[in-house]
This record gives sequence, structure tokens and C-alpha cells, in this order.
Amino acid sequence: MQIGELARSTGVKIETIRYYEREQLLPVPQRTDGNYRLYSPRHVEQLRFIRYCRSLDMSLEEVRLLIEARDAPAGSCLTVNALLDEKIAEVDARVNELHKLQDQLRQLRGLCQQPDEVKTCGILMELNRSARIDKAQI
Amino acid sequence: MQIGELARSTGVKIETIRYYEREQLLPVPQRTDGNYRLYSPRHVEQLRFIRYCRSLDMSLEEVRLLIEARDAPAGSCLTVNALLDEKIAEVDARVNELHKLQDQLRQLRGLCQQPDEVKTCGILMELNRSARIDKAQI
DNA sequence: TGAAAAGCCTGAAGTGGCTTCAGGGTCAAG
DNA sequence: CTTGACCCTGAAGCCACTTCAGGCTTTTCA
Ligand SMILES: [Zn+2]
Ligand SMILES: [Zn+2]
Ligand SMILES: [Zn+2]
Ligand SMILES: [Zn+2]
Repeated sequence: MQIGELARSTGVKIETIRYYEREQLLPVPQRTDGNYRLYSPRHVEQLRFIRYCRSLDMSLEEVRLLIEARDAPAGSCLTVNALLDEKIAEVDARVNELHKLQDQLRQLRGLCQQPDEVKTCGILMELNRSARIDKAQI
Repeated sequence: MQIGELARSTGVKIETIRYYEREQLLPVPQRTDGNYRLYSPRHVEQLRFIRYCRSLDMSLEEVRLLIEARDAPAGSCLTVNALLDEKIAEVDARVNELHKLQDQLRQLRGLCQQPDEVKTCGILMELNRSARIDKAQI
């Protein structure tokens, strides 16, 4: 199976597949005489594994750790658990941030019901005011 | 006021301030004889404006648009309203994604109560299973 | 007075996770 | 034999910064 078919059957772009190979997340495939990459079912699985982890918001570094853990079946899965706990905490924190952001954005949006002139626009006035009194403090 | 004081009084790193200048988000400051940047209160306000917009998750390109709108007080604020509406929709969508992600992560985490061997770890087994049946489809 | 320390300068490169581009080579069909 | 689909490589671009290398200016204080 060459790279185009792998791409089609996983929904991953060709360039991304080559990128994962460079990053050593996918094992180096065989080559044809014409230097085309040749993939096996094992590659399909590994690529899907990567994409599934990515869909769970894992970084490539974290995916690398998971692959390592998975391929050392004698070890314990402590690191896997820790990684997931950390990820859950991260996502929870991000959701909280975004909830606050939603409130702020909606409140700001409410300050301009119908488009006025810039001079009197509640949104721009509030943005300027916030800048002056330094509401930011991220 | 030189760059260090501006940085201290706004909480923005010196390198970031210089970066904003390169990106033409901050007006070019005066210079001393020794080529040090000299800022005015106007710069402080503009920098705070930028950071407040950034804290609302605006991109620098969007901040640029807001600054333009603000500085053309004769125009209408239609673009500002549209920008905010779009941003609100983006954040809402992201929050929904993250809620789904929270569910998935918690469910996955529940598959390994106490750290086993890798061979029998419910988390790794599920990751492998998901890869095989292609649950991903991001 | 002279040297160390603190502050500032520039341009370039690095970050992550890809995507895009330029400039080719390989292979099957007509 | 040529067209077009497919593949190759290495380099650069994206965003919003951060870091680094190497050097200049100003203040401090012994
Ligand atoms: Zn809320
Ligand atoms: Zn308005
Ligand atoms: Zn919620
Ligand atoms: Zn486990």
C-alpha cells in the first residue's frame, strides 16, 4: 500500500504522514524500486493510534510516550494514568477559562445593539476603558 | 519611559513589546541619544488595549482591525460587531468540543482504576481498540 | 577613575503541528 | 511517446511569541 492509499484510508494528509515519519512517530516504511514508500497494516494501525490520541488533544510528545508505554508490555502503566490525569486537568482548566471568556464576550457584544458610529460604539468605548484601567491582567 | 519600565508597568515582556513594534501594532517610539526606545503614556494605553484584546482571544490580525476601527471615528462599527459575533461563535464551538473531550477523557481514565501491567491496562487496550476500529474521525 | 552590573540594542533561529511550495522523478494508460 | 496521476525531497511559511548570540549604553559604587 503506498502513501496515497494510506492517506485515503485514514483521512490523514500525505504531507502529515511524511511529517510523522520524520518525527519518528511512524516506523520507516519499505520502499519500491522507484523509491515509493510501501506501508503495511501495522502502519495503518499506528497512524490511527496517533490520530486518535491527537483527537484527545495529546501533543505529539505525549503520543510518543503512549506509544513507548504500549510497546513495553512488561512495564506498569503509571505514566499513562498520570498523563491522562494531567490532560483532564488541563482540559478542565481550559473549559473554565473559555466559560469566563464567553461571559466577557457576550457582555461586550451587548454594549452595541445597533451599529452606531465608531465614536459612540459601546464596544469600542469599553475596550478603550478596559485598556485605561488595566482590567486585563491575564 | 524606557522599555523596561513599560514592560514592568504592563506585565508584557520586553521582547513582546519589540515584536509588536515590528508588527506595527505599536507606533514607533522616539529614541534617546544612546538609541534606547522612549515611550509615552499613549504607548502604555495602546499596549494595554492590545493585551486586553488578546485576553479576549483576538488574533493580532483582529486586534489590528479593532485598532483601525477605533482610530477612524467617523466610520461605522459594523466590522467590530461582526468580529465579535464571529469570535463568540468560535468560542462556543470550542467549548462544545472540549465538553465532548472531557467526557471521552474521563471515560478512558475510568478504564484503569489501579495501575496494572501495561499488558492488561484498560486505557491502553481501549486506545488500541479505538485505533483498530477507527473511532477517531476528527 | 575604572570596572562591574544593569539595561538596552539587533538579527536570526526556535517552538508545535503541521501546510505549502518549488522543482523534480516514476509509472500506467492511450 | 506523451499525458496525467502519483510520488519524492528540502526548504519555507503559519502564529504569537521566546530564546539566543553578540554587542552597545548607562548607572553604580569601590
Ligand atoms: Zn458562564
Ligand atoms: Zn457599535
Ligand atoms: Zn460547560
Ligand atoms: Zn492502566
